[in-house]
Amino acid sequence: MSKNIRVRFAPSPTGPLHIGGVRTALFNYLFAKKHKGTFVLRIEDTDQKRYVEGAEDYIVNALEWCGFPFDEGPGKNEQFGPYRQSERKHLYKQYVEQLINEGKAYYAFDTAEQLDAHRKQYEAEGKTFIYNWHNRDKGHLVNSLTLTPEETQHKIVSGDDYVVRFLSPKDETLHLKDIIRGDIKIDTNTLDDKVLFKADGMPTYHLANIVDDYLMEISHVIRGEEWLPSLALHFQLYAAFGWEAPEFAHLPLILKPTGKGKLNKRDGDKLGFPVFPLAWTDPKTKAISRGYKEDGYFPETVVNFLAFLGWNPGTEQEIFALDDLVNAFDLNNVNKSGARFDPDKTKWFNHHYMQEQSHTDLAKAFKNMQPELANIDEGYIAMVIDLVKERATFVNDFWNLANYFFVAPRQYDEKASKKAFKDGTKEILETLKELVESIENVTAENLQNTIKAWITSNEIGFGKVMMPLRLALVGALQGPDVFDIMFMIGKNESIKRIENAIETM
RNA sequence: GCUCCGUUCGUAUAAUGGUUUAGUACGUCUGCCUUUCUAGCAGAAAAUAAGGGUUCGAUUCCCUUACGGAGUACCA
Repeated sequence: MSKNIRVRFAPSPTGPLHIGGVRTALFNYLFAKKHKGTFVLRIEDTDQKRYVEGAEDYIVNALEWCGFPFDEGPGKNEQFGPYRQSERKHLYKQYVEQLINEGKAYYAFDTAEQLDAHRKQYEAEGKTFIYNWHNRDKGHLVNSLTLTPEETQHKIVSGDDYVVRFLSPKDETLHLKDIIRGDIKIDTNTLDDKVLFKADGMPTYHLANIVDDYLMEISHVIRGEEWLPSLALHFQLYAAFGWEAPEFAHLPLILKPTGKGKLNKRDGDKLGFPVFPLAWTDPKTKAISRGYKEDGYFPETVVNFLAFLGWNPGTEQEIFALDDLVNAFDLNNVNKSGARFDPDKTKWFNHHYMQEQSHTDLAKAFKNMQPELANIDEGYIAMVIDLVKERATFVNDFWNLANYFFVAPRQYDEKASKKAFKDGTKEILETLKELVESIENVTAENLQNTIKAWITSNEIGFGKVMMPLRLALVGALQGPDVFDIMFMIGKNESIKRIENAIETM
């Protein structure tokens, strides 16, 4: 076990990276760092039809924003490069040929339409079409196993489209190993002869994946559960090449918050939360998908909630910074069953990390997003944030929470005014105004002492005074301590707002 | 259909063949903050899918069923 730990995250650049993909990347990163290993990024762009412009940059940027960039990959420490499979095209051919020469793979000339027809026909008869020994030499399939070598040669030379299929054995039981799931037994009779090499000259995922993992000396393959059914093929491929297979760990899927199935892009739109780390504009349709970053989530939040989707530390600690996760992470603590995504819990994490942000950073971010704040001193904004932060989950909550620190209320909340503005309130506000005017050195403490003393000595109910005062100042029954508010907006502004309330009532 | 994987409060999960009246967090509900609150604090309700085994004893091990998920492409 002195082998170097090398893991890879190998997404396809077919669009923005889904949070499920981000979670896979995270677990790979965590595992690598925990074992002082290397986290490799490889771009699996063997399907030219699905290639999307900008997707690779998106992936890189997303990892960067989350705080776990790759150690090795396109344009970075390229010791095992290139890292885009499209740039490794020339490498794969020799390996398929090796397999063919050794009788472990064969040419197949069936067209997609023909195969489709076979599958349909089998289905109609209630049978399952499997492209393996059950069918491959029964005559209705065209491949180098049924053709003579001369016929095969002729077809290839004359330019017929062909694929290369893996020859899966009959009547064997495969013993697969997965770190998370343990031992899995597979009957090879249920396995298809998978396509290894496509007619367009590109390898399929399966071949490219195994060859690249081998060439890049990957020690552990940590990927989503959707790959579990392919594991049998991958094991056989390693064996066919005579290579030692890496260890595998298949991560549980991330499920929709409600209803059935895997979390997808539409769920986010429907239920009002992002499914992507960063916002994304589709280059073709121009449709915009929202991102965690743009929605006001902190990267710490995303990392923390993603880590808990399918993993737990075995203790009751829930708040983990990236470094803490590196220490605590263990593949043995990863769950087997799919994890339902919970947007509420995610918000709770964000609320937590909000409290840890510095007031100056928050003030900057708040000022940037709120045009009304353009001319307001950042120091003042920071003080306001200090007062309201504990009830904020996102930076864009601040305006709702604190707008009255910057602009006087234009109207009073209807329900609140019914509750607060009653007979005699006018007189109370008049007195309050005089009281405030009389205070020389306006501090929250002086205001409180003066006003409370007056309330007690006149035996008025606190509510009768404090509620209308709050309403006059804020426009609603919300916000932090009334005296803090008065101190912040100042004596003159406080008086103005009280006057305003008296007039409007 | 077939193959594989899974199943603890609504959700994420902890725990263990007996110490469990199954722990924690989010959410929900209630109360308290001497009477703002979306925050905080305190408390409450809430789960081992079902049926069979194995065992002195199972939520924990095995089997069956049910349910859920994934795969079943010349996509990854």
